Amino acid sequence: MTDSAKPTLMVVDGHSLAYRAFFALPVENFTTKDNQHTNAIYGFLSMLVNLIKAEKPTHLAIAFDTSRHSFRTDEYPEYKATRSASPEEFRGQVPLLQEVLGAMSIPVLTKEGFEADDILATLSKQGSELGYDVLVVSGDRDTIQLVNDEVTLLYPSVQGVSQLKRYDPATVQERYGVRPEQYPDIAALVGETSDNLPGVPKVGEKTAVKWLTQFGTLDELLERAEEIKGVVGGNLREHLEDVRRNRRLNRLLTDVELPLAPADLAVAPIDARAVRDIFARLEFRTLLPRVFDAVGAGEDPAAEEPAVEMPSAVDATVTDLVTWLDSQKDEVAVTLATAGGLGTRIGFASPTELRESDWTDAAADALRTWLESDAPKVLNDAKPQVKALLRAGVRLGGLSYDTLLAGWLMRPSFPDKTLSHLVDRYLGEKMPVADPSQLVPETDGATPAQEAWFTLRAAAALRGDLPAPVATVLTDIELPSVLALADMEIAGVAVSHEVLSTFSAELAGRAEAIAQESFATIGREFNMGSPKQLQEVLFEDLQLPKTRKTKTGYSTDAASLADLQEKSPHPFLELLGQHREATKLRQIIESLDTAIKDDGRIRTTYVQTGSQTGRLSSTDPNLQNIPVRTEESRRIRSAFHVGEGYETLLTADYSQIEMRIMAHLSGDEGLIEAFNTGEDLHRFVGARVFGVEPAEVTPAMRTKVKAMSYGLVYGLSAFGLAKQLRIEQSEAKKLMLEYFNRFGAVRDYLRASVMQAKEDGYTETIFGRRRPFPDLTSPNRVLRENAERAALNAPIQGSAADIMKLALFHVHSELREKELRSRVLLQIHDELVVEVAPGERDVVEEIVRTRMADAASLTVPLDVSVGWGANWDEAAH
DNA sequence: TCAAGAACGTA
DNA sequence: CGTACGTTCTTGAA
Repeated sequence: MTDSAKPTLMVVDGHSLAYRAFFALPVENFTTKDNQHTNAIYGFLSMLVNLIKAEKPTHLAIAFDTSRHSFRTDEYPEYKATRSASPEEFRGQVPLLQEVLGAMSIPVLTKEGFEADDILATLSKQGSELGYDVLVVSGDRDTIQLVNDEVTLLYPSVQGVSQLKRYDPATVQERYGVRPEQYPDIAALVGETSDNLPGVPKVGEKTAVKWLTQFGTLDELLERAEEIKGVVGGNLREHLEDVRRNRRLNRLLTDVELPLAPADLAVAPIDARAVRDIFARLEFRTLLPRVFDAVGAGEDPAAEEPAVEMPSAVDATVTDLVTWLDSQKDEVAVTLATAGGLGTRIGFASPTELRESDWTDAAADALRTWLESDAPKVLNDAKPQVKALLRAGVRLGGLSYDTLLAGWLMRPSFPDKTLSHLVDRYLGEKMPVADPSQLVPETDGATPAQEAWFTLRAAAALRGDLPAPVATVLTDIELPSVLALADMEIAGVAVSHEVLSTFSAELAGRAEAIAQESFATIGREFNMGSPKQLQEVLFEDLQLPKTRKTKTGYSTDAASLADLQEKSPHPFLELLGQHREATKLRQIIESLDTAIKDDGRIRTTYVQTGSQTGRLSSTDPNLQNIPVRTEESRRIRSAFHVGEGYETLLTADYSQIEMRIMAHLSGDEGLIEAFNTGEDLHRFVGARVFGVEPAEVTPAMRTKVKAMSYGLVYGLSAFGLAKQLRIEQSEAKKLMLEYFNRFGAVRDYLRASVMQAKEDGYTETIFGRRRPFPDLTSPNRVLRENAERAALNAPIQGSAADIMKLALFHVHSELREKELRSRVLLQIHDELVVEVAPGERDVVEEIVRTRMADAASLTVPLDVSVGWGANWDEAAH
């Protein structure tokens, strides 16, 4: 064991150990949802954590190879040439591993032209000279030569990376029969297959050791090679040069110039936030506490008491509350605890004081003036609280910050949207949480005032972190949207149970009939809704050709069925399609029907943080995916009707908003002209692409350019375009070429925008909303290309979302300012549905048209089309 | 009871 | 091998 008085320097060959971990752990158990393999990272870190815990190094560094090229390949190009390229799945993990090590404040050393082992050799020499105990951790046998009284080698045993064997001089002597510094002599004689260094034929370890013992040194042996008798003697004499070369190549360099000396490698505190971030990305859970434990940071460094002492909460009378609130000069944080959508208790916090009260009618009355005033208020997840206040007749004013929204804008991909996560991340503290495993919790969660206090402080931290453009998006787009969305959710939309139930019964009968006919066709009964049983029928009973593979078998999705029908038509395929359609519609109808409340209206919840691009999402039920494509499915939309006391529904949507944004962002003259001439977009584009007059654009031509235009926004490939249009790939390629010939600036823009994102690490919308893309520089091709397409789309979809949110709250505010009764009910990404009160038709149409068209000023106009009707279907246009 | 996967609805 | 969502159903493990 090491002398505790001496510092311990541990140097690790990252590459060789990660590579061993890669083969030791089954990759299928270590793959993230984005298909990033993590087995090597996990295995390496697991080993490292054990090592740190067991050896307690005071100084630590991990060395990596830079490439296969080194001074050794310069001298001998065949060096390691027989090694097959390391698998893509492995290489992609190395940069991530280095990122983790960075977060753990562990120095990563690389040196162009040298191998990791040379770095280890250099550091161990420097370290032992400076009086360190040195631990070398490597899976490369060449490092045996480094072992001496001060330097111990930890080498993975055959059992795997978790078992490391300790080599000191005695162990080496025992195992190899020579002193450590003589090991390379043996290796030179025997050769090293894995390095593609051939040795002397017929000479193994035994012979080599015998010779060395006999002659003392390798030089002496080579000098007196003629003394060796027999075939091996001849072999030795024939391979003298090989042996000398091997010995040159397996000598590790101890004088590599490194940016860091042993003293610079002192173990430093880890960046807990960064470690948590990257572990979340890698989907490591169990490793986190082990890492924190090993580096002596406690179970979790965030589990500290608050850095600032929390003021104690004062239960105040409403009168005192009002006095207190009116006396506040700065922003106050507010938390309204709710149950079943109604407020139960309300808490307030300034940096130094907490106040709390039950939320009663009297409290609402007393606090109304302050709550509705412009006095700045910070909330976390304001929308449900705004709704609860509205239900008590209070309209919140002065919403100055929402930590939930700020946290989402910072990292739109992060799934944990709780306040306690923000507190953890931005304050490095743990919030008190009620123990959810106990019916009567032993530990209380935070009270409303305490929550408000954490919210206030998290807001301060977030303000420091939010880049200015992102802060603008929060203030100018997201916060004003909260109140509009709250009103929309409360309003709901009237839906006819009669229309739905009639339709549902009809579909149920039809689905049953189709099922019976299918069973007759196949000759047995089965569950048509089970992809598994369907596969049996299609590929075993019917012996149809196999389709696209999925994780669990072969695909039976609509596209595959269409392919099948084309290749080998079968009446069952047609029936199956119809059955799917009928059951799907029925299912949608049923879920809508059960969502209708007693007052005949359905209320959705808009999730403002529900997307990574800035769009809203809608849940419970989702009213943003109500069928529209087929004639029949539109019967569902006809069930969404104008409510009692209102005159009509108005729908207003942006035409081709994403293509307009594309025109704006790319500055493409052709596309801009298309929108300014007022000609039908796809006809205009078709005319340019096919070189004909707009009037001569056939429907087929229009379909093609339309698919191309929309595909562009998603990063479509020739392959995808061909598949969608069911044309040859060559034709799709030609179409794309022609398209870009005419609209070259579009291609230039898309390329430049991805390049920029690669540089910045994030994309940005016209209004400053950002979305990070760490995978744009991933060596993993699948990951990188997925990120590229998403990055291409994000500014376009995101800018459209920004514009719609602006339009939405502008419309909402103007309707309120003009004291109109008409109200916005739904937002479906590029469409608004408004319920119009009697006599307000014209003024509402004007407001909607103007506010939507003027939401942004681009180089092309924003075209809005409006329709009217007693129900959603009729109001379409 | 829960999670994963397949399928499918929308913009 | 086209972006962004949410919901439903089946299936198999817990």
